[in-house]
Amino acid sequence: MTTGKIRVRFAPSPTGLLHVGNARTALYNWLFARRAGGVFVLRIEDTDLERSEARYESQLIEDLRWLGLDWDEGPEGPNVTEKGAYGPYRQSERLKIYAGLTEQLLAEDKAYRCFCTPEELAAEHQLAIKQHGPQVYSGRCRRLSPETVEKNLAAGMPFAVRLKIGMEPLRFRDIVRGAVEFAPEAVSDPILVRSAKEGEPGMPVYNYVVTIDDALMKITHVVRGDDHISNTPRQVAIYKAFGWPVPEFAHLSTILGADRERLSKRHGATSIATFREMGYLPEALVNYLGLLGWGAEDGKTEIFTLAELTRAFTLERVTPSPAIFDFEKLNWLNRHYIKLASHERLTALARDYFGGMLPAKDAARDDVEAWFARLVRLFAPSVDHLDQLPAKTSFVFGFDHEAARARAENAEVLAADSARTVLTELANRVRSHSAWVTPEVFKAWLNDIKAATGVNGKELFHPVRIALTGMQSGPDFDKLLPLIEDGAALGLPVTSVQSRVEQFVGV
RNA sequence: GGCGCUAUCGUCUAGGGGUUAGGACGUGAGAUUCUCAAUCUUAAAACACGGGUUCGAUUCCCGUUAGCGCUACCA
Repeated sequence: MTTGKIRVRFAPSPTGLLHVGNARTALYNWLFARRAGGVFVLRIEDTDLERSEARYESQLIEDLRWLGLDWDEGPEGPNVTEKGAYGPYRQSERLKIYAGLTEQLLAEDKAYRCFCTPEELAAEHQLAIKQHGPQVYSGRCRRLSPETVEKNLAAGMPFAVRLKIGMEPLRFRDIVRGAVEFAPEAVSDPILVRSAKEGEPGMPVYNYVVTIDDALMKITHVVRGDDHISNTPRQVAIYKAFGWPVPEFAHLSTILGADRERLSKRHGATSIATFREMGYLPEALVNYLGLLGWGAEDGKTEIFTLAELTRAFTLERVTPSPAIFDFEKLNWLNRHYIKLASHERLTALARDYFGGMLPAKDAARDDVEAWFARLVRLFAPSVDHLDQLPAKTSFVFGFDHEAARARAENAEVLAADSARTVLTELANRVRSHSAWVTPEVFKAWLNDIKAATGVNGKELFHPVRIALTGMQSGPDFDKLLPLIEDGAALGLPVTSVQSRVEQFVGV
C-alpha cells in the first residue's frame, strides 16, 4: 500500500501545554519516520478558535525542539515561516481547500444535504435510547427527492452536508491492533459540513478536515491516540468517497494516572513544559516515553538515547494496552541522565533554582559561579530532578542550630553520653583554631577525639554531622567542609564550620 | 444503552501450546560507607474469571467481568 516515501504527521491543537501523551505520540511518529527515512510533518490544528492560542503554538514548537524532535515540514518558529510542499500547515489557513472538495462530493452524489433540525435529531436520539438501539442518524434526508431539496434550498433552509455511508463494513489496518472492522450501520451518515449560520459559511467538521489534510499531505501512516479509533471508520469512508488511498493506522494507548484514570494535572506534572521546569532532562523524558508502551526486542534493554531508540523502534512492538505513568521510573531515568550530564550543563540548568540564595549572576564573580558548580557537582547525583537542589542544599546556606537540636530524629543521637563528650571535645578544638577548617585539620581533630574519648564510628560521626549540618546524612566531609568554608570565605550566605560548632554547642 | 479497544509481578514490559514465565522501576535483606545517595549481591512479587479446542493452555477461540474510548452540526 505504501509506495514511495513514508510520511507521518503530528497534528496537535495549540489549546494548552504539550501533554506527555501527545509528546509520546509525537515521539513515536518521529521515531517511525526517522528510522524509515521518511518525512515527519508538523501540522497545527488550530481550527478551534475559541481555545487555540498563538502562545501555545510557540510553546509547542519549543517543547518539541527541547525533546530533540525536528520536523521536515510544518511551521518554522513562532510566527515565522513554513517549510514543505504540502502547506499551509496551519489548519486555519486551509479552510478554502475544503469547500471545493465538498462541492465535488455533492456533485458526485457521494454526499447530500441534510435539512434536519437539531430538535428532530434530538428526538431521533431519544427514541434510539429508549429502544436500546444504536444512536445513529436515520438517513432520512438521504432519501429526499431532488425537487424537495430544490424547494428547501430556495426557501433558504439551513443544511448540513452528510456523507453517504455504503453497505460494506469499514475496515482498516491498525499496526498496533491488527485488523479492525466496523459495521456501516454503526457509523451512519456522518456530518461533513455544519449548517451555515447567519451568512457564515458552513464549517467543516474535524473528522472531515483531518482526513482531507492527511490525504492531501500524502500521509501514509496515521499514528495517533487510541481515542481516535472510533473516528477512524468515518475517516476511512471519506477516503473511499474521494477515491484516495487509505493510510495505515497505529493507535497508541492512553496514558493513565496511578488511579487508572486518564493522566491529568490531578496526578501531578503532565506537560512537557512542567517537567522541564522541574529539572527533568529531555533525554530522560524521551527514554521514559519510549518505554511507556513499547519494549525493546531483547525484552531487557531500558536505557536508550534518542539515536538508539531510532534504531530500535518499530510500531509493531508498540503495546496496545493502556499504560500507567510511573513517576518513580522516570525519576530513576532522570537520575541516570543527571549522572551522565556534563557539569557545565547541570550547573547552568541548576542556576535558575538558586535565585534567592546566591547573588545575581555576575561575570565579575567567577569565583562564586565556580563555587556553585562544585555545589551542584556534589549534590546533583542525589536528586531526582534539579528543582530539588535548593532544598537538598539548604543546610549549606543557612544553619539553624536550634532546629538541628529540635529535630526529633536527632534526639537519640544527641542524648548519648558519648555524643556530649565528642561535641565538647570538638568545640574545644574549634575554639582554639582561628583559620578555616580544612579537611586535613578536621580529620586530625576527629582522630584526636577518637583517641581521647575512645568513641568511634557512628557514635563519633553522627553527632559531629548533626552539629555541622543538622542532619544525620549528607555528602562526605572531605567534600562538604571545603564547600562550606569556601562559601563562607566568598562572602556568600554560608555559615562557616567554626560558627556552626560554636552555635550548636554554645559558647 | 449501542459500538469499539484493552487485560502477564504494585508499575512498565518480554515471552509464547509443554519455560524454574525473563528484564526494569519500586519494595525487603545483605555488602560497602560516619550517614545518605550511589554501587554490587540477593529476596518476595504476575499470566482477571468461566467455558471450549488440545495429550497439554498463561499462550488459540468464545463468553463474563473490569477499565478505557467513541457514541455532537467538539477537536
